[in-house]
Amino acid sequence: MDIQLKRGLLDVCVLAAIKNEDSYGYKIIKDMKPYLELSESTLYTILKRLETADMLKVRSVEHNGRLRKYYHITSAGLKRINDFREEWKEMVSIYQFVSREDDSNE
Amino acid sequence: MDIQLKRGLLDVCVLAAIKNEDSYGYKIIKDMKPYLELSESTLYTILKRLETADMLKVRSVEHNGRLRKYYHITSAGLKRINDFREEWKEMVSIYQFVSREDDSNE
DNA sequence: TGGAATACATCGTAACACGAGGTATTATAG
DNA sequence: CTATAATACCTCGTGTTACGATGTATTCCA
Repeated sequence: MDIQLKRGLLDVCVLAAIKNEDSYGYKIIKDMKPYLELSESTLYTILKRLETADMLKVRSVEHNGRLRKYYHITSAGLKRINDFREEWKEMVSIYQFVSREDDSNE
Repeated sequence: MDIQLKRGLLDVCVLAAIKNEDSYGYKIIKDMKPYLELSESTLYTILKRLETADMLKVRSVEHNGRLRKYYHITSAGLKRINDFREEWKEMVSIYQFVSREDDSNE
């Protein structure tokens, strides 16, 4: 997918990946893969950004002797998802504008 | 609309604005306004980028004693629009992923 | 014994949208 | 008559961002 198009989807997709169940970096990448591929460096940048924006909270859990960071969505994160769903309506109208056929003879 | 989301749409929208009829900067902005607002500085950056990518051609026409630049879409530009329509399908599936309800009890 | 897979993180770079500013003409409102 | 909006083009600097490259460390399997 075009990188510019991805930009607008990544944050919301990451939030969606933890919406129903707390998750951690590596698992988020795997869960998102069928929909949107992203590198680890990108994901950790996004997770930090979303944490700063209070859209998720982090909790470190010991797993096999190492710390694993679980991410939990906040109300601001859920709001972000809902805002995206509103913006989706605008995107549909843009899609129709882009897809419209020649109307010079109408 | 979220700026990151706009990024993926701007180029294609500008191409769509000249698809059926050659147009010029000021008119493109007005035509796009109901769908996507953009500033002049953004548009001229985009037009230059699309020209470099051979997605449009420029033609200067004298109008009221001044030159007005008309932009004409090329086959590469039309291909870009079609590529977007393919990507739209991926976006719909991402939208569904983001919008899915809790499925932990299914 | 070596290389995937798991799991985290940082840094530098290039692409990009946009505000601020610039130039110049024509039309309109006070 | 004059100021201001509208038309029409353009450049520069800045902040945001995705990503490749790179690093660290463990577990598991061939």
